[in-house]
Amino acid sequence: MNLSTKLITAAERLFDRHGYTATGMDRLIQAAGMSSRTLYKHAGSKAQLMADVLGARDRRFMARLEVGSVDALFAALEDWVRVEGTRGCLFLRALAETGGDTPEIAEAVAAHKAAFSERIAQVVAADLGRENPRLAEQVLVLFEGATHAGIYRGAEAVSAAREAAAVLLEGARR
Amino acid sequence: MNLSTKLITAAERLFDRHGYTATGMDRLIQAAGMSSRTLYKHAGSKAQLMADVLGARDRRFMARLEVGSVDALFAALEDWVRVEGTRGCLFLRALAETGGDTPEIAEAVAAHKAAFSERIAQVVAADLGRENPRLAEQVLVLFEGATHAGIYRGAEAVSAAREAAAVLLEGARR
DNA sequence: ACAAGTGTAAAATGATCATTTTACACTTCA
DNA sequence: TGAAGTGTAAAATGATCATTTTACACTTGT
Repeated sequence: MNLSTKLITAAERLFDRHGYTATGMDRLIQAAGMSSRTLYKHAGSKAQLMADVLGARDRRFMARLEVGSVDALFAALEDWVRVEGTRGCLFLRALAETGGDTPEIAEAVAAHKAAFSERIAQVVAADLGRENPRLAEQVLVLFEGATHAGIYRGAEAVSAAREAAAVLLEGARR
Repeated sequence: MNLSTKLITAAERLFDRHGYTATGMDRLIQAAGMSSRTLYKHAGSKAQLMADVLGARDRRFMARLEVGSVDALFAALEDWVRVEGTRGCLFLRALAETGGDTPEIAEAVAAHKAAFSERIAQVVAADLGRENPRLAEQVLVLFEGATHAGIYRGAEAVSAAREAAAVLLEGARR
């Protein structure tokens, strides 16, 4: 594993567990096992590092959502939660923590959420055989809801969302 | 308006717009229009101040959810979003920012989410005429989803959730 | 052999952090 | 009158913040 990957991996873990602002560069440096000079050569700044982390997370997350049905979408979320835990959406958390005032971060979040919305719409269309923006919006809300309710309701929230999506899809089919 | 109320109001605004960690005591002191000595006499610490803010928000939010139908629940959310904007759930954000490591904050969040979950279950039971924990979980997920998807999808997300809840409720009725 | 590139360790930068302290003014009530 | 309570303004505390700099070691390709 090269230095950049090691840095991004360590940073993602710390930002996710303790928050962006609360994570100091000292801890990042120590966790990544490199000097501050090297870290800044690779990342440029703390904000840019967070943007890089979000980029990596976007790739990893979106890869899991390469599925052909709405049910598989929620199955993928169940897997994600099982593997990565439930601490909410890192993108929305980063945006909220910075009040939307950090351009690199705001742009990374906007790009991810646009891709995510588009993906949901595609999967809904593939599953249903035709486009249905309203249903897609509902599925997106269920997905986002499962992600956040899961923080305090656990895996139950995800399976409830999965079931609700199935009901709504069935309703749209008839 | 007394000093404590003024402090809580100013603090809620700043924490909500800029995040808990990123908001310094200097800004709080300036916004509340009082000395640091007075602020610490009233709040005790920054973490306790955030806990007080969450307590006030819980009262204000839960008061809006004193309704008798699931549809009114989402109507209340639409009102809330119109008045207070869409920056996600301050409770979950505070919890994530502190990594769950600040007891005062973790307790305030747990108390609120317990009350919130209970309220949803009550409203679902009242609307349906009988208890239905599974449907309540789905409504909770839709509510939480609308709150968070609304950040980037706007009011559309809330009305989609409202519609979805109506469909699920109708399904449970038959 | 030597220049360029990439790395480390550690100190310095100057700002900002949450919190406490010092010194003083105003009201209230006995 | 005078003590207690509540407030302000401003400085001091000591830690921690993100970032830069200085000085040095190791590899690599020519």
